[in-house]
Amino acid sequence: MKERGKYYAVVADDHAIVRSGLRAALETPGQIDPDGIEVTGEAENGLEAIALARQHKPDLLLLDVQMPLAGGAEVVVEVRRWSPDTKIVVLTGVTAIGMISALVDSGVDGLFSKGDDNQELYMRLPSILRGQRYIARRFVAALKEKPKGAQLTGRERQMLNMILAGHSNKDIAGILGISVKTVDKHRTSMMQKLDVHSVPQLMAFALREGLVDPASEL
Amino acid sequence: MKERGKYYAVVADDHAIVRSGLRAALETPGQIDPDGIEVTGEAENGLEAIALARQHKPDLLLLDVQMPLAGGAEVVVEVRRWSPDTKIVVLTGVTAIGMISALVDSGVDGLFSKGDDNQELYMRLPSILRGQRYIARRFVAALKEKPKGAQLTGRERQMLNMILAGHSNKDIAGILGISVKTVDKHRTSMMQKLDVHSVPQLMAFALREGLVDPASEL
DNA sequence: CGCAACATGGGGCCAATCCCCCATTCAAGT
DNA sequence: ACTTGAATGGGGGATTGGCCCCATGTTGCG
Repeated sequence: MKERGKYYAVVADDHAIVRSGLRAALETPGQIDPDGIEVTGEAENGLEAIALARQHKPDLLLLDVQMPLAGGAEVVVEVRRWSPDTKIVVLTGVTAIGMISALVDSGVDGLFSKGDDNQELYMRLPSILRGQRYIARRFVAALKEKPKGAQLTGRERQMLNMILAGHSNKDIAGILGISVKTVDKHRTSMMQKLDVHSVPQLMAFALREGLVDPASEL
Repeated sequence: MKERGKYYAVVADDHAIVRSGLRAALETPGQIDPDGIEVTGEAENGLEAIALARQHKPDLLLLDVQMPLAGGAEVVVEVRRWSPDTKIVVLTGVTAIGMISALVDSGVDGLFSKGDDNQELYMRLPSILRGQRYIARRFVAALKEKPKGAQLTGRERQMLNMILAGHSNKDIAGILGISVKTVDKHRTSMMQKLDVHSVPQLMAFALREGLVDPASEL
């Protein structure tokens, strides 16, 4: 715990414009912190974000969830592992309930929508740095009205990703070294959980709900 | 044609952080223009962008392609219709060849990647305002090495969108009021053009290549 | 320990897909 | 006037998918 003094931050986003915009807001004295928050590093993909957080151990990590090489809740978990005192604040462009839910569960300290006015972010950051947690109102509402825990098992999620990559049941069976029937079983039970009834519907659903990472290597 | 004097611009992006970042860069004197470029409006979706361009008739429109309500090349064409003297500069997060190709064909004055350093944008803007055209090097290279004209007919593109929305052949036939066999024919010939051999592969390909608009309500 | 959940397989059935063949109409070029 | 291409529609067959039945192991948890 730190008592008083300059804060240090790392910003991670795949778009340079966003990084410089955030840097400007953070570093401007009086905007968020009376002394300004010093940005000690910028990451343009998930792996860089994890590496920088590990090296710099910043007070704050401003993180986009849609990034190349690594994205989503996994980055949050990784950063936590290596730098437990870093407050992780996620900015997301996707508002899909699946992704939001995963992020909240992963234990982010702050969660904001890129579409909303960033004043909300700037206003809440000081209290987040002091240990408070804040999830944007729109997300809290969305999670409440739809607590639909369509949770998939590990194998099922794996199937989903491979199906979205364009692999057939037979392909998947070959790649994973298991029977086609087993693949079929996983796919079938997954589709029942999600209440869809064909592979195209499954793909459309997964895309819409953000159950998988579209930035991943599909 | 204007000779000398202050430039006026409109910025359009669905993320507030990006808008404020661009506004700051444009308005800072000396950064791009000696007197700075005045931002007279901000749009957070495609329709707003078209409306603002029509009202303000700015010298410059900085435009994101992935926006709610309207996106992609359509916005460029619309803006051209209503404000032919506005220089349209597109910033894109997607680097998919299909989208890039459509944008170049639509006649943008500038095309830049959000992932690249924005210095490239700032350096080129003055000459674009003077009437030069500039497409980011990475896109020129991508278009050259892959002039693959996988062009679909109107009906085929329509099939593609409905398939991606999760509709089966039978569904589509019902919606469009045509025979299932005709739907099958369109889908088959489309898949041959694209060299894919199943609906999941088709979807994966379309997503990867940006042949369809992922921002549309699918 | 029991027991639920997960992962692994198999048989079988019907519907949907993938892909070949074919024909007709209609509009746009050259 | 001839050809090309898009759009419409059909027959038929091989393959795959969607979903039901069933069984076997292996975990994790109270």
